[in-house]
Amino acid sequence: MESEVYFTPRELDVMSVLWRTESATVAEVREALDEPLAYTSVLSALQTLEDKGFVRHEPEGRAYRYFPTVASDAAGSSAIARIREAIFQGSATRLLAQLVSDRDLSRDELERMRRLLDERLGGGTTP
Amino acid sequence: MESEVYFTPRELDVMSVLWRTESATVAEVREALDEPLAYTSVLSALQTLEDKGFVRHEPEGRAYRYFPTVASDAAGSSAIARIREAIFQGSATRLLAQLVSDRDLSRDELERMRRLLDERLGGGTTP
DNA sequence: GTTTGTCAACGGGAAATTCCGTAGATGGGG
DNA sequence: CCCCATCTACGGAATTTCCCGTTGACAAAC
Repeated sequence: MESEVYFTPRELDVMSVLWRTESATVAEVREALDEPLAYTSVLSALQTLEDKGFVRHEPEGRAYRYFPTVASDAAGSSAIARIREAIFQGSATRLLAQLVSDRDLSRDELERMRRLLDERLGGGTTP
Repeated sequence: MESEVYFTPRELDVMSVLWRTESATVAEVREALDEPLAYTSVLSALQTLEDKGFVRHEPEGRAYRYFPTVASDAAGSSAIARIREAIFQGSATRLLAQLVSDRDLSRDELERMRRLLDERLGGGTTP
């Protein structure tokens, strides 16, 4: 039922900007990208994304403003499922172990994560 | 200092088989793949992976046996970092929320996950 | 009115990816 | 000995991805 959500590396960079900013013009996306790309390169990426249905645009003055049409959570869900399956052999625990092995996670963040699991375990309806 | 670990979709399929089986011949990889590919297609993928240094091989009878040279955890680490950054704006909690929203997670698995976080919070040395 | 700057559209070239056909080597069965 | 099955090596075609130059439209500045 889930339509596939797959992005090439460059497309993901662009989508990342759109999710962060809610919407952006070509110039704004270009500025936000780490790598310096020509204006037309960014435009091409956006047009490709629009072809694939992941983005739409509205006129704004002389320029176009681009909006994501897929939520980042939908993309995240696909990506996580793929990684869990292909790399961690379906084990969510192994995936979490890797996520949590990051040295830079703050204690606050870790506690938020535990709270999340507590809630999930509390309200769950798994027999 | 982490060397980049990036796989194309097809390459990831092949690596996934190798991680699961520890090692495999071309024919074995081919059998394990979901999609039916020609023998030579699988061979090509393996040779590309070998060029990139993600795989090595040893002769076995008349065939070659292929071994992964990168651990799945290393690939997982790269992939998770990428997703966390690009899709969840760096939030490990948001990533976990998405991971945990999967309906099919058993209570056992969820408890293992919470235990993992407990341990991480217990021994932590984050100021 | 001319110049300047910004924009989308278009097209194309280079590289990567995906897939496979063919060739050549090798070993086993008849 | 000869044929067949299996395997790797090689090369190439088709597609996708990535990047940008060029063009023409348009408006603001001069």
